[in-house]
Amino acid sequence: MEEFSDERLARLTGMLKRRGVILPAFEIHGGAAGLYDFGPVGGRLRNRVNQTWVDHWQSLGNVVEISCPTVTPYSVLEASGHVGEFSDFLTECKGCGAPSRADHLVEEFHPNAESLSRDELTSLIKTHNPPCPSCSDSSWGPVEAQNLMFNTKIGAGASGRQAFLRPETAQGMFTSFTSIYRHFRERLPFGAIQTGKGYRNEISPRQGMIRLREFNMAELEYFIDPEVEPNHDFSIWTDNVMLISEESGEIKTTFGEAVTAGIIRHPTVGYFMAWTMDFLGKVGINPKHLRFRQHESDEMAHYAQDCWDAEILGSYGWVECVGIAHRGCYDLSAHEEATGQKLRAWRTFPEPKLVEIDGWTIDGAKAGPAFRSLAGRVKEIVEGLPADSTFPLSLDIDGQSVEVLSEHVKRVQRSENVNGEWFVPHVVEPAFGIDRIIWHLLDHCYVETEKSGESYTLLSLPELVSPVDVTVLPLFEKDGMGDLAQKIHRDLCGRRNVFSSYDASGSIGRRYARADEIGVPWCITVDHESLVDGSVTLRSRDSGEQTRVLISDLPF
RNA sequence: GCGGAUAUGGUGAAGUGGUUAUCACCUGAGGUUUCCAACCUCAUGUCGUGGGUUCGAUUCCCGCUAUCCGCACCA
Repeated sequence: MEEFSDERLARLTGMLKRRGVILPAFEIHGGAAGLYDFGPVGGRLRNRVNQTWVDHWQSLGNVVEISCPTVTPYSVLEASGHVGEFSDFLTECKGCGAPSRADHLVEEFHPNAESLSRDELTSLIKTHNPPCPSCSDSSWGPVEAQNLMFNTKIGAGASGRQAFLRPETAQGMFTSFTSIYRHFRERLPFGAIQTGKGYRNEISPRQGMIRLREFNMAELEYFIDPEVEPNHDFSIWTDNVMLISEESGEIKTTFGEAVTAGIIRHPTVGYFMAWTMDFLGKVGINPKHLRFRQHESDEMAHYAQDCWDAEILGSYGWVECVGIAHRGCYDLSAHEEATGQKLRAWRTFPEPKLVEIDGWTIDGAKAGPAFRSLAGRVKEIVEGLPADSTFPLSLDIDGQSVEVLSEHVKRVQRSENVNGEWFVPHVVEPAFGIDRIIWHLLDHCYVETEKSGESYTLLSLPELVSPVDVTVLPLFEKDGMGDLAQKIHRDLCGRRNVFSSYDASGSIGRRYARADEIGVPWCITVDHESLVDGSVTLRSRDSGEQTRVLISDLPF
């Protein structure tokens, strides 16, 4: 098992930089915190992890991939709650000019200062006059929202609309709901996935790839009918996993048992946790360094019903890399409310319901002229009245007294067949921090060992994600061996989803070592014999074993 | 954002108020070599950035930027 240490971390980051896997971005200009490049090796690694993720979730069979803009209008993120949630309220000390977080200043005067609005904070500060932590003065400027989202504008000049770079990919899936719903022939459950960049203007990015200002995310929004009991087969996951639950603490159990016992509160959440574990294993995360931690009730967003983080142990300790949340109907409802658009699914009843309608409505021809602008409100109220109401009836609408006479209303009595109903689907959302996962799979696959007394390092990456599939090496670049090797290399590069590299410099052992260091699973060596019989040596990274195969039989 | 530490080739390190800044590994070229970082010759490439002190600054001082560690923050 890996022994994580600061020294090993330093050697690993050094190697990743030297070999062009991940490196600080814009370094020749002095760099920028929280921004990283995937280099000539890392670019492909990232792409493959992404592709593996897409394939993995698409294999559920009812999931489609979409791609939405990163530039997002203000109103979208206002509706989603990000404008509020991603803000810190700051206020400046008039004495020394130091900014302080308004909610921190009034912490002792309010049990949950963080949740207060700007106005509430302003008045609390006014009432209590907390001293400035830097200069002890008690005179404060206006409370202002400092947003952790990147501001931008759509359009130039005064006509530009305010917008943000998206802090997550999820909102695009919600705003596209009707299109996805139609694509799936209006039948739940289904999901939409999206991979792409997200942006958060973090106050202080730390720990390399762990907290970035621009990062790769991958999210699934899975829409379900809350009244349909999901039927997931947990029998394929028989291994115990480490769960840290809110009530039971640290336990080892299977996903199926945890769902049955109610530790995982929703079967689909449990199913996606298991699905997530499979994905992480596929791309090279060591399952021994994986655990799932349930959010405490007070840590969870108010609308969430259950939320589990997949945490991975690496050189920076346990880091949350995936969040799997049951978000209820929060997101779709929020966009519905903000836009007035219907973001619902239709649920057909098993049998049509006969509904007796017995009540009142207004007679528009009479009530309209009588109540004028209040007619709408009157209608609303009258339609809510019980069948045995009598008229005339006095109503109080916003302080105005209104007399509803019997001529203003009509009795409504009929029976209707109702075949189903519209409802807001619930959402289960697995959200992945791809960069954090890439970091950890590198951390887990980085092996420091010894080879004939010398220290030796390799990346034992799964073939699925290794940035280079195969390196072609002429034993010597002469007598036509170089030409043949080049030909094989070009041929392999031309194959679907195969990437080969050619390396002819240095001794053969050095070239094997170079390939191992970046995790190339296979090397092909062209020697004199190859020129005669068309066979080459195929060497495995992990076993070091060599087999002789015909060029025509290469397994790529 | 606060406090502390740091910044020298691609990587890791050494060093200095003064001529051409040192070493190892890496990288490239040539030679040698019939399968696991071998060897020989040669070569490329560095004092984060801006200011100040000074005859002269990579070295001393200050600002900035970045990195690391605490605190704070955190889907």
